[in-house]
Parts: sequence; structure tokens; C-alpha cells
Amino acid sequence: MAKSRKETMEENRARLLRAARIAFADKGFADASMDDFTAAAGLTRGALYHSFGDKRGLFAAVVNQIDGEMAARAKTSGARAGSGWDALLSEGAAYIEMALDPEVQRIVLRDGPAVLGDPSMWPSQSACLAETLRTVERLVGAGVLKPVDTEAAARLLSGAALNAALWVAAADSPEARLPKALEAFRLLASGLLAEPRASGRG
Amino acid sequence: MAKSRKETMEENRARLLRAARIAFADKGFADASMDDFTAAAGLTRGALYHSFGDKRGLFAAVVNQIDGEMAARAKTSGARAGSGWDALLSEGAAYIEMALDPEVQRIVLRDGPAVLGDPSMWPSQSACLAETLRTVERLVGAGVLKPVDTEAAARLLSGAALNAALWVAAADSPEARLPKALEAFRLLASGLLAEPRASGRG
DNA sequence: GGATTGACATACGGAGCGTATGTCATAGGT
DNA sequence: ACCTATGACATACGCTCCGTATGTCAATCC
Repeated sequence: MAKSRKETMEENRARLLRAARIAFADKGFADASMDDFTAAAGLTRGALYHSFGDKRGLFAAVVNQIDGEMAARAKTSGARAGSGWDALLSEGAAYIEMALDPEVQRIVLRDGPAVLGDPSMWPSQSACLAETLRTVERLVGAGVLKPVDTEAAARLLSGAALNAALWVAAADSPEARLPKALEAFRLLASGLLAEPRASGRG
Repeated sequence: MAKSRKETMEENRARLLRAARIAFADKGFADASMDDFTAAAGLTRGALYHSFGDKRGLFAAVVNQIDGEMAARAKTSGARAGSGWDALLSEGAAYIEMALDPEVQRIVLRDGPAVLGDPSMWPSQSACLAETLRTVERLVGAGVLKPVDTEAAARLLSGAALNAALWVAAADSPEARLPKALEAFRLLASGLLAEPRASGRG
């Protein structure tokens, strides 16, 4: 049977998104060509500009997709670790490990801010950031963390985590740096604890 | 008298650098045109490509210049605050305040990583990062900080500081966010302290 | 003082983005 | 069932801009 108009449209959109995601991750925003996407998706520029407006719009859609996936992973990782201090640590560790993915690095961490501006201003509002913020708010409310400004704390924590990931990924042997980065992150985060337990074992 | 060949060359280089720095800060890397620079400097494409190789080379030179200035400022700010824990805090605060400069934000924080890759891989090796690293090494050696991996700690601290700055700068009223960011940074950093004194007044 | 070097100008090719225009299938009205 | 209209998508074009290849002229060196 013939597919409905809506179906084919969404399918084409998804194909363009997939192709763009691969090309953006592989070549970066600047060096990825619109013609590459369309060729890979078996479509033409018309479809692309019709669905996404321009190159930035397409890129924003890709970023939004990845950001959502990351937030979901962080959330489940945090939830698996409980609901207290360990949840925050686990979320941070999840960010660091996710950011080791070259796709995440290139699209979300490197090109994202340059093309779309500060993550807190993204259309997706950065689901990652929002997730961390919720966790921090919960822990401050429960008295686990000092009464710090929650937005600031969330922002610094995720910033530290993502920078840790970039540092790890830039190494010749990332696996050697990963535990160092995790430990440093744990120490930093422990500065937010209401009652010190940083020297205890994680 | 006629200027020597070397003099005019360095002068032209400096003029191109100035023009590029302004345009990169104003329009960003992608939207700043080589022809704009040369027009502003009263030269042509020939001079530019002869001196800097390509657009990335020119951008790297601008980044290097700003990075050096930032490191110098952080160093003096830290030194003015003593040689211990307060020096580290002061350096961090200096980063945060410097990163409020739109020029720094756009060139160093946003476009820099996208165009040149991870800061630790920059030609300048990121003088900022190196400065923080030295301070952390000193403090770990003196027993002020826990025996953390110095590179990791330096990287996370500067990452947190710079993210704090981006967060502050993205606000409608940055001056309201600045103290919150500084306090959150102080708390995070205090997690590295060998003996807890975070709850004491800064 | 002539040759050579090298800093810089000029002209060109090629790539890529965005838009304007065209086409055709599908959905809806009668 | 046919006709119309909407809109998803294709095609063609212009424009900008980067990088390079070639040319030129002044300064330095022998």
C-alpha cells in the first residue's frame, strides 16, 4: 500500500537526520556539506531546506537528539545508584563516560557551543543540564548538599564533568586517565557536601 | 627614513592580528571574512596568507595572544592573593571574571575549541591551563590539597571556572549571577582541600 | 650596481550555502 | 469521481568566500 504523506515525510526527516548526524560527527559542522547529507539520504537540497530551514536548524535538530539521549542515560545511571549523594556522582560519571564518545565530543561539546551558543540557551534547553539541576535541587532540599545556588552548582558540575571527558579523550591512552578524572570529579563534587565525607571510600 | 623590511613586516602582521581579533570577536570565526581583515588593515589577501598560512593559522595566532594575556592576568591575580589556597581561588575568580569579556567568550571559549580542538592540544598549549596546573602542583606539594592528580584537578578547575563564566555571561543580569558562580566555584574547589575549611568564610 | 630574495598584490578556480522557481502527488471539497 | 489546492520535494542559479597560482617591486647582499 502507498504510505501516507505524513509517514514518508517523517521517514525522510529521520533519514536526513541520521545522515547529518554521521557527517557532523565525522567531519564537523563546517566541513560537512549539505550535499553530502542529501546524497547519503537519497534526497536533494529541497527536502533538507524544507524540513530544517538551514544548516544550523539541521544541526540543532541533531544536537537536540543526542542531548536527549544523553540526559536519558544519565538519569537511568543516577537512578540505579540510588537517590542520594551516589546518584549525583553516578550521573557525573555517566556524563564523563558518554563524553568519551567521539560523536558526543564533536557535535555536543565542540561544535555545539560554537554554532548554537551557550548550552543553556539551546532550543532543547540542554536536557542534560536540566537533569543535573533536578538532582542538585533534590539533594540540596534533602540537606545532603550545602545550600548552594542550584543552577550554579549544576552548571559547574556538568562543566567539570564535560571538561574531564575532553581531557580524558585527548589522551593517548584514555583508559589510563579515566580513573584520575573520575577521582578528581568526586573530590570536587564532595566540596558541595554538607558534612564532609570526601576522604571516605566512594 | 625608510623603515627596515623587518619592521614593516611585523607592523603589518600586528595590524592584521588586531583587525582579525576584532572581527573574530564580533562576528565569530565562520562569519568573519578574510577580506574584512585585509580591508580593515589596509592590506590584501596576499599579506594575510603569506604571514599566517590560512584562516585557521590566523585564528590560532589570535587565540594564542588572548590566551597569553589571560594567563598573565590570572598569574598576577593569584600572586596578589598570596601563595596558598587563596591564590588558587583568586586565579579561579580571575578566570571567571575574564571570561565575562565577550571577546574571550567568543574567541577562546566558543570558537576556539571548535576550530582548534581541545585546548590542551593548542599550539600555545593553553597558557591558562599551564598556569593553573603550576598552582595546583605547588599546593599539592605543600600538602594544602589532597594528593589528587594535578593535571586532572587543573583541568576540572579551569573547566568549572570557564563554564561558570559562560553561565554568568548568558544571564540577563550577569552581575546578579557572578557572586553565585564564585561561591559555587569556591565550594567545588574546597573539595580538594586536605583539611576541610569550606564552611569558613572566604 | 646588478641579481636575488621575499613580502605583498592580483586574478582565478572551486566549493558550498541559501533561494527562487518548477513539478507532481496527495488530500479535501463538491 | 473529478477538480482544485496545498505542500513536500526537485532543480537551477547567484553569491560569497577560501585558498592558490602567478605577477611585481622594493630591500638586501655580494
